[in-house]
Amino acid sequence: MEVTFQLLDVSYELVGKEPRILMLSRLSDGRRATICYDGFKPYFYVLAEEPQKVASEIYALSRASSPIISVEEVERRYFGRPVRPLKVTTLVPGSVRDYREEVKEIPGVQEVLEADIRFSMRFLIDMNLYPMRWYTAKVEEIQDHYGTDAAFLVRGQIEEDASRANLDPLEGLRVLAFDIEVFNEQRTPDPKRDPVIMIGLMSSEGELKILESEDDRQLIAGFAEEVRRLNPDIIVGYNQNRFDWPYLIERAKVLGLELGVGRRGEEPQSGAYGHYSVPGRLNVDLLDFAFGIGEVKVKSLDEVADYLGVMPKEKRVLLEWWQIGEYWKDKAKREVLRKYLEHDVISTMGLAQKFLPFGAQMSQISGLPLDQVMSASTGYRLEWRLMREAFKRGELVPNRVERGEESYEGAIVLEPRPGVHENVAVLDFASMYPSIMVKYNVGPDTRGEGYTAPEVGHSFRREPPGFFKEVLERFLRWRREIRRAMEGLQKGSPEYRLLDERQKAIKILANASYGYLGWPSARWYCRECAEAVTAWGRNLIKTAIAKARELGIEVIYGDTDSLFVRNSERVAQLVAFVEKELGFDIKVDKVYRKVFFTEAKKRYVGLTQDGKIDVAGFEAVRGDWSELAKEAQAAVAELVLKTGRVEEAVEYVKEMGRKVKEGKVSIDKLVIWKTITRRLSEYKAEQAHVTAAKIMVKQGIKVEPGTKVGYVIAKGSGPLYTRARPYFMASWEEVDREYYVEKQLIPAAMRILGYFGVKESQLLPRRTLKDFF
DNA sequence: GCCTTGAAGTTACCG
DNA sequence: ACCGGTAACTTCAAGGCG
Repeated sequence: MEVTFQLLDVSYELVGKEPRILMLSRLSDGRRATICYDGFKPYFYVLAEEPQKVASEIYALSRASSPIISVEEVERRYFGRPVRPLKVTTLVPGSVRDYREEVKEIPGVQEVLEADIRFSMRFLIDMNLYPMRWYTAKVEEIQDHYGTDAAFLVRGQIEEDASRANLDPLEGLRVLAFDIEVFNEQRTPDPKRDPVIMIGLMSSEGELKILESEDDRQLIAGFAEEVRRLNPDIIVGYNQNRFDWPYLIERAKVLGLELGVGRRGEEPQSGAYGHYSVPGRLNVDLLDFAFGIGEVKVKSLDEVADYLGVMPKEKRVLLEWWQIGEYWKDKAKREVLRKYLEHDVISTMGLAQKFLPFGAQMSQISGLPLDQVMSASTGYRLEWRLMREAFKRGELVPNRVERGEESYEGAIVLEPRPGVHENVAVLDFASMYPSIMVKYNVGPDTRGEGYTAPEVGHSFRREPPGFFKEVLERFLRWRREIRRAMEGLQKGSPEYRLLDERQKAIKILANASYGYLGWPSARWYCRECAEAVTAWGRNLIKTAIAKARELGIEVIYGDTDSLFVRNSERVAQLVAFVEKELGFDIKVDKVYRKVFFTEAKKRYVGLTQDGKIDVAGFEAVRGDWSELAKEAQAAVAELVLKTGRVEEAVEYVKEMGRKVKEGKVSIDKLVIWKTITRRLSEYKAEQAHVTAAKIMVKQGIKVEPGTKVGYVIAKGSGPLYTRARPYFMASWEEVDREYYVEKQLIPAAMRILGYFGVKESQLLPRRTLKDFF
């Protein structure tokens, strides 16, 4: 018989000593199935001086527990050069690691390659299978269902079902959002002590449940049961990899329970990089995605959900984490706690609907299963795709090697012309770095006579095209085709949105390729390549600037691949020059009615033609300034650019300062958020946010690298760092109002108003009577 | 010992 | 855990002065 299935995830198990691949799948008839594949064996490569001699020594290592099945000399390429490595095939995937270590020690062995690719991923690569895509295969049904509705054993080829390529991969998959509430006494809860009090669940069908119990043994067991009953394909949460899963697992252990949420009742497994996998399901932590939203600085669920319009703040019940205990103890308040959890779960499901479509496309393109792709960095997503491309070309995958970092020169940033400029066109090179890589055949395998990069002198052969050029050209062609297909579709239609997510995913991988080459941990690391790319980039923008000057076009600013120029009909000539003479795509990205610069690079405020204000670089868009300063600066910028009424802006700032002095501003607007980037003991210099963090730790609140600490500055005489307090432990009475006026509000406002002749003294609020006495 | 000043340390931005 | 370039803040330590 034949089945049509969508691949969701892959794992393997041993049947005797033989590995059996298990593909978690959804069938075209709606059933969930495990598609099994027998006969695929683990292997790795060995590059050696005298292959035959080494081959017999490898055979000699063979152990009965996992025999070396074959050692054969094969033809491959390594960094583009033909090589004849030994392909060593064994039986038990787990033994590859051990054999690698032993083989390394054999004299004459130069390198052991591809011994660090996990067996189940190895299978997907070799079979050219991508998660979330659809396939057909001849199969026969087998007895063991592996926890799914049915299971099949593949008998023959697995073919992609192209007719389903443009179907929404998430349509019909069951998603479950969950969130837990834990009792706490205003400190980080401890699973040995603090019970789980409520668990919220919401299914993609809209079923919403709040479980609660005084006895969390019952609660946790009930939760696992609910998960098994709803039997989701995808489990989503917010920060569950760092909190909910480890807490539930630990708490279950304390209570002598098993957290059986897997497809066959297994516990979640903690894996590499703080990720948890739930056997038989895709566990997706939406917080990983929230990191992609730069506009939201403090990535709490409520902030992100509000920003995305999933759950507006004013409509939701909001509690702070330290209030949970209080709202549980006081039974009159429990209804509020329930509502709060309900809103959290609805928000989580809302976020899933926003993020999963992109994740599914990234999965289809990078080849990583959905749960891994969501938590993987861009560099790894690209690398997994590169590994597949390498396999297709018979290229060996280089090992990851530890390297010291050697820095190199990057892009050019022009000194801006300070002041307000009118009618400014922003020209952007389209995908400048990938275009350079394609044009000059840049890559680790193409070093040689041909194209020579300016300044740095690294050169690359013209022909034949190298690995990166080929991959990038495929990406660019693919994306062009998708964008063409999108033209024929209704904007906003489901198919349009699907293709849009797909083209975005491709673009992200293409644009990551330069950074990837300069990343010391990259398998295909090539500093010279990255260095050559930026050198060509500098050359390109310099040439464009020279041409602009020649055409009499005033250049106001530029950064890397963008040029801000006085708009005129001559701009078209500049565009034509870049396209025809230089051979790069450039376009007018936007035209500002007005744009304002100080002397600082990477900072400007622009007024677009439709009246929108763009702020780049300034305090108003930074997460480490108080809302007070940010709001005031944004207001000042808008006022000055839109109306030019400087006095009004001055009055506004003065009024704001007066309010601060009178304590009439919400204390929330004074909080400064900064990330803890290392262990507290590793800081060399004292700092305000570290002080606040230390106070938190003393209170029993966990602070780890990555934690954002919100603090306010309190009155007092010592250095700033001695006066920082966690924001939730400070009252208005303690706040140093002078600091907020003089070191936050006024500097942020002056950054802009200073260029309009305003003096700092003009912004000081009139002294109140109280100050006077 | 105090004050000035520039370097160092730190964070978060731009493209 | 993709890159380098950049602004801006506070802290820290060196050097000058008395």
